[in-house]
Amino acid sequence: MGDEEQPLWRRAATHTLHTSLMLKVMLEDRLHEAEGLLLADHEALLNIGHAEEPLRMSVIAQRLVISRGGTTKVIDRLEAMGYVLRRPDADDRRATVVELTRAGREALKRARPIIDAGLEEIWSAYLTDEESVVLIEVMDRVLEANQACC
Amino acid sequence: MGDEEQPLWRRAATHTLHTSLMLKVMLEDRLHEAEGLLLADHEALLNIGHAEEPLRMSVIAQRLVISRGGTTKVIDRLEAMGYVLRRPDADDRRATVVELTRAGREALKRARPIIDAGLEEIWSAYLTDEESVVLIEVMDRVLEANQACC
DNA sequence: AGTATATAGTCATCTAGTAAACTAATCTGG
DNA sequence: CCAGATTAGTTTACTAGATGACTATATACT
Repeated sequence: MGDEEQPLWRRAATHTLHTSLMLKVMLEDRLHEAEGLLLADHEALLNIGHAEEPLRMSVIAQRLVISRGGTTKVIDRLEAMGYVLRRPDADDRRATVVELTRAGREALKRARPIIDAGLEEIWSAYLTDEESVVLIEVMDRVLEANQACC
Repeated sequence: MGDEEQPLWRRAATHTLHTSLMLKVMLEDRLHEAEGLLLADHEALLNIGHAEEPLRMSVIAQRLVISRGGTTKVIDRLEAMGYVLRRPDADDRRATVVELTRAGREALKRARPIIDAGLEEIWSAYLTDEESVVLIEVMDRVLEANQACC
């Protein structure tokens, strides 16, 4: 269907986009059914859990690539579930920092195998290690290039 | 950050997902600002334009990976803009088929360079041809495998 | 033929996330 | 040191899309 006329990079980009969106839907379904979490919620938990110090709202917004208002809602949700805790930042009284509760850490532990199983089922059977390496390199490069510019 | 402990395919999957979502946001912004179209609208136009015959609503839903209700809204939008036309399917009176109008074809032509410029700027500078080939292959394989199953 | 079941599309309702206005705190330059 | 400009987060109003109920048509079974 005219696929042949397109430059390689264009097909690579559109195919990647399309497949990723499908992956997202499938993963989110599993996670939501099992733990009542959205992918954004999980991503937030992961980021907060990963960090050495409690994270600011604005940092979470950047990491999840969502708006500040959206971040407020994500953290509201997680706080209502008892998974995170908001505290005023001591250094900057405008800022709020967020940290995991014990329940949050446990939720994260429960979510891990669900995400893993989903990713494995959807991806790993269809990927060689060499291809994985290429994907990781490409995605990192593209991400970094575009984060720098905006 | 524990990134090293993860299997390759897991990192490949998460990086791809994350980068793709960012790409989507950036592309959609450009397209919406320039043409007042959402990425879903454009995808619908593309699919309809691509096909030899007018497409059914249900087929469009499948292609865009959105719900039937969502498809109704997409086509409502495009019809209001004068870009598509709904007609009852002669063969199956439950079904509706959608075709492009002249204005729709023109909108598609105008959108093309915007999408291209976006994709090129975001991607092409950071991708070798070899990498593009890998991406296309992998994405096709993953997509096909998961479309078959559900 | 005639009932049961499945399918196509729409509509009404709901939810996640955006965008812009708002509040409060911090930084900057005179 | 204080007036203006920035920045952090929240709130409100809105939008895209999902979900499920509903209508109309088509198919399958007996």
